[in-house]
Amino acid sequence: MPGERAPEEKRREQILRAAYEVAIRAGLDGVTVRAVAAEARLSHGLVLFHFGTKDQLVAALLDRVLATSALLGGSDGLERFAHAADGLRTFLRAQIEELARRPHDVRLFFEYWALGTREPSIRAKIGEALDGYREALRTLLANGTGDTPLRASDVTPDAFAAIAVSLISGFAVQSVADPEAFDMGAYAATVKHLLEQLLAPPASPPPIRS
Amino acid sequence: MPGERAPEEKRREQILRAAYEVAIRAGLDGVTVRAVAAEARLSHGLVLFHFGTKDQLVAALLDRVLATSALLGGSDGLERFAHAADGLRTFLRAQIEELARRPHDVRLFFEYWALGTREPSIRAKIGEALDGYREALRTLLANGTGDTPLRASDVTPDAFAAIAVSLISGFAVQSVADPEAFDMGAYAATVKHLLEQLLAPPASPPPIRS
DNA sequence: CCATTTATTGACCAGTTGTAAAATGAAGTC
DNA sequence: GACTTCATTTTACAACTGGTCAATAAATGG
Repeated sequence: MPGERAPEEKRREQILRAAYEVAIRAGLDGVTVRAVAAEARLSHGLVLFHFGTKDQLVAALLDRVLATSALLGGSDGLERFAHAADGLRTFLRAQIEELARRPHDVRLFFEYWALGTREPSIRAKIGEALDGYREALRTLLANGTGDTPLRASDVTPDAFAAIAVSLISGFAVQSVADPEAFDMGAYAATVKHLLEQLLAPPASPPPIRS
Repeated sequence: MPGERAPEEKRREQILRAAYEVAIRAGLDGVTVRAVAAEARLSHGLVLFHFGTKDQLVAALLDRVLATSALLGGSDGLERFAHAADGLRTFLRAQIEELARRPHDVRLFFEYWALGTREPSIRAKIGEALDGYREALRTLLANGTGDTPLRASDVTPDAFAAIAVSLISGFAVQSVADPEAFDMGAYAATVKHLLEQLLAPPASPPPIRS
């Protein structure tokens, strides 16, 4: 008793959307072939017909999440900040706000991160995403018109980008775990101050801006 | 056909140790009543006899992990650094090295963190642990003989502690996900530099090094 | 030495899981 | 109109899940 037919790509997309919905609602553990099928109002047999195996489904979902989510795939949204006066700072602030707004995506990311510990193919994708994120930060740092290069010579742009990633992900970790005891505003202010310390045009040798 | 008997506490401890072993080896998903029982060479009935339900078992395991692990429960190991000249810096370095040495514990922590998103009792414990960690950092910062108080007035000790947590957890996240592309040494060096910037006796109001 | 308690086991249950395979029918081809 | 194709559903299954419970035996106390 087959139902309506649909072109390959559309079905896959529909299933992936359903899988994302389930993952957001019930976590990666909740992503079972049957739950996804139910969400998409399809038979679970069809899900496996299109994705072969459950693992391939969750792998495909990760691809989608990394590409879609403004958090890490963010190569799209980056240009907006590239030409802003102090691009890096506003970018970080925007990211932090975005993260605070989408705690479910954050959790999903960390669930995949943990999964990556045991499944190399997943880890590769996560590592790639983090790497891309750092690279984006680096170019943002390099192109920024308002941000002068790093003061100290022993601070490489790479390491600086890694620190920025830590500041962002650490914010996510703490704010999600502990919304009451964690003061987001103070955190953001301190991050800003910290960046100024690291980036601001050398204030010590006074900038003779005659 | 009962087997050997053992005192209540000993059995619980034995089971928890087995549970930890399983969690490290197979992740939180792998922690099933039967897997734990097998690891402890007991019947699965006994595990439930002592812990009532699986959820209570994993909750008890979390308590054990938080109390045992040098990572977060660390109130024990903190005194060692309290009186060191630049306590905070050496403490952070020690933590980073410890984290790099025990990636499995890191993963376990994040798995619990993600679980906490859906189970409030778990989240409470995680949040408490993070809070305690920040507090420890704060007192370390306050008591440190070598570390002067924060320079900028708008940087509260709380926010500073939160930043420190981010630097540590962010290191864990990136180094585990991406061991090749991530340069641990440069990261550590930059953290050190960053702390100096934030903590060092005011060097910017220029020491007029004419 | 008998009675009670209780830690321990193993069998069992109902439910869920991933996956395979058969049954079904709609759309196209000759 | 018969024939093939194939997306779709249904059914089937073996493995595993958390949990219950009666049976068992070791310890305990009288």
